Amino acid sequence: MATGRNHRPATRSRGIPEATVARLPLYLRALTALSERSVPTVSSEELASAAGVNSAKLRKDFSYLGSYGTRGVGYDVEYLVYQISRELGLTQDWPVVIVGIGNLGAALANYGGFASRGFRVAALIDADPSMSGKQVAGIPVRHVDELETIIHTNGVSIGVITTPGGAAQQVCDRLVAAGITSILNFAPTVLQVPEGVDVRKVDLSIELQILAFHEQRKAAEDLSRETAAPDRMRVPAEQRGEQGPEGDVPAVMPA
Amino acid sequence: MATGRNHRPATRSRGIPEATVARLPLYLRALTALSERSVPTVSSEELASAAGVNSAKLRKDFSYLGSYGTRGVGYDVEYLVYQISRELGLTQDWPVVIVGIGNLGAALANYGGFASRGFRVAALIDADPSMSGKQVAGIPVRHVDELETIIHTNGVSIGVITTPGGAAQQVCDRLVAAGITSILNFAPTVLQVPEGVDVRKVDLSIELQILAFHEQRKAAEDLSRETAAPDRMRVPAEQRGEQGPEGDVPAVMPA
DNA sequence: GAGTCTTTGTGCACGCGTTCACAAGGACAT
DNA sequence: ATGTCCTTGTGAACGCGTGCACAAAGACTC
Ligand SMILES: NC(=O)c1ccc[n+]([C@@H]2O[C@H](COP(=O)([O-])OP(=O)(O)OC[C@H]3O[C@@H](n4cnc5c(N)ncnc54)[C@H](O)[C@@H]3O)[C@@H](O)[C@H]2O)c1
Ligand SMILES: NC(=O)c1ccc[n+]([C@@H]2O[C@H](COP(=O)([O-])OP(=O)(O)OC[C@H]3O[C@@H](n4cnc5c(N)ncnc54)[C@H](O)[C@@H]3O)[C@@H](O)[C@H]2O)c1
Repeated sequence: MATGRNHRPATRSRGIPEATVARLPLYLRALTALSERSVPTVSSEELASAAGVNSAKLRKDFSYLGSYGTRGVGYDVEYLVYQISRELGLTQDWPVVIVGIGNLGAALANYGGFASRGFRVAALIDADPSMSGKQVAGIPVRHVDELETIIHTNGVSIGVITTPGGAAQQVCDRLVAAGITSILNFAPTVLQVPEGVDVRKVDLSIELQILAFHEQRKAAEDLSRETAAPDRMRVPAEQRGEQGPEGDVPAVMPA
Repeated sequence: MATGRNHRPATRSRGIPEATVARLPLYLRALTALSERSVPTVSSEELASAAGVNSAKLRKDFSYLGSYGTRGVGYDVEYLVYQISRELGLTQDWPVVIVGIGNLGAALANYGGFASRGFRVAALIDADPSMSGKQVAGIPVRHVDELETIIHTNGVSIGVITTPGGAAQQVCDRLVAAGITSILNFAPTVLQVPEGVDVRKVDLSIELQILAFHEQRKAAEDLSRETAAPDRMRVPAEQRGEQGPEGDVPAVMPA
């Protein structure tokens, strides 16, 4: 659990802010597209538009990498592709293991976008003995017993978990024990990991629930704005409209 | 470019902060698990631990919903499940369409966790004529020509895009024109949508690149700390303040 | 070489989110 | 009732991220 004890200057790393790191892949994708069209240079305004961000934000992001632009002209596309790739560590090869080759795991294994950026599926791993040896996306499925061997042999440091939620923590522990230090988790489970291990999660269910929240709010707004919607019907949400326009804010007690 | 002029308060909702909304599903999941074990009440400390967050943060999050706790005791599990569900809009049914029934789309269609929270797959849609009529996860695949009809008939307001990147914007435009106001995008494309439409994206490639960045940094640190690494073993890298895990960046586009 | 023009790089201010720390509030025992 | 103990709810401080606005800097023209 990530309770206290994290009393560190935090961003002691004069490195790149986390928010910036999360956007670099976005810029890289846009730049790659430009590169394929042989566009030599691009302005912050153009690139920002393509990446869907504010141009000032983009310039500030790039400023963390160094001064790679030319005032009055813009950024050299090829050069920037290289710099961002290098910064993200994409100039090297990252072997990856996928654990749990069911619906989702198989889809990921079949995903072409994997290899395109230096990520290579080193192995597919599943606990089901009947899967062993079968090929998925041209890669043989190995039994989970071999997990440690596979990781050591291939020097894998990134693991993807696509097992059912119940098995995720157990698989995670095993991955970490074997030396994995970065995990991408698709299971609906909050993984507990030791310090030094990064976990990122992708959770379809959470995303949908967030969308539902906003959807509900939009519906409530429309409803309160115009008592009767003249336009086409949009799921009149028959629920009793008990919930007013805005949740009541609890009274604040004076100190 | 719609620069300037767009001086809208953006977070017009003085309701629940976006960061809080993103955590509510996490709490809900933990609470549901407790509920299934018939645990009557839970303290902020316990629940926070289960959800992997700071307890003060959790209490503040709940305070936005109202005062649902009892001092000295904690929160009533069932009651809280209901309140959060209601707040997220999960007490109603949300029909969803999935567009692009390839590897990923099929995996999503097969995903059981969909129905568990009020989300119902109303239709699977694909452009490939040879897919039409075929069943995926017991649901017939419909041709994209029927998209508008399907959406209107079923009152769908949430769409999931799992087409190739090149088709994503086009599909998005069509969904929006048909009345969809929330989109979950799996394609590696920055979608342009009109105001009032929420887009959230799930991007495997970006997640991996972020992990690679941190992985590279960890490797560089280890290397500089000890000039020579004896084995392939990584040392317990007591990492400095580099907070890694929850680099969550909400992806709601204000448009 | 001087002037003009374009676009970068960044200082600065502001708002959101996180966390600490503690008083207020309620349950329970006596 | 009164006191004790526990946990909530939140005031306040702080740090991070964002976006405006502009000076600095290079390219290009004449
Ligand atoms: N399918 C989706 O679209 C989707 C979407 C969001 C989240 N998820 C989550 O992703 C996970 C996988 O979903 P799925 O639909 O592919 O499930 P699935 O049941 O099709 O596949 C799970 C696979 O994991 C294997 N497995 C089980 N325990 C294992 C273990 N201990 N070690 C190794 N392998 C093990 C199983 O043999 C099976 O092949 C689930 O946690 C699910 O909640 C799936
Ligand atoms: N498979 C993965 O694990 C994975 C992971 C991350 C991202 N993605 C992204 O998700 C998307 C889908 O991936 P996939 O592996 O399932 O691809 P896929 O090629 O297997 O499936 C794409 C499907 O979309 C359909 N399609 C194409 N154009 C369409 C249109 N205009 N309207 C409706 N349907 C259309 C195709 O007929 C096909 O069935 C891609 O953008 C991919 O980059 C996939």
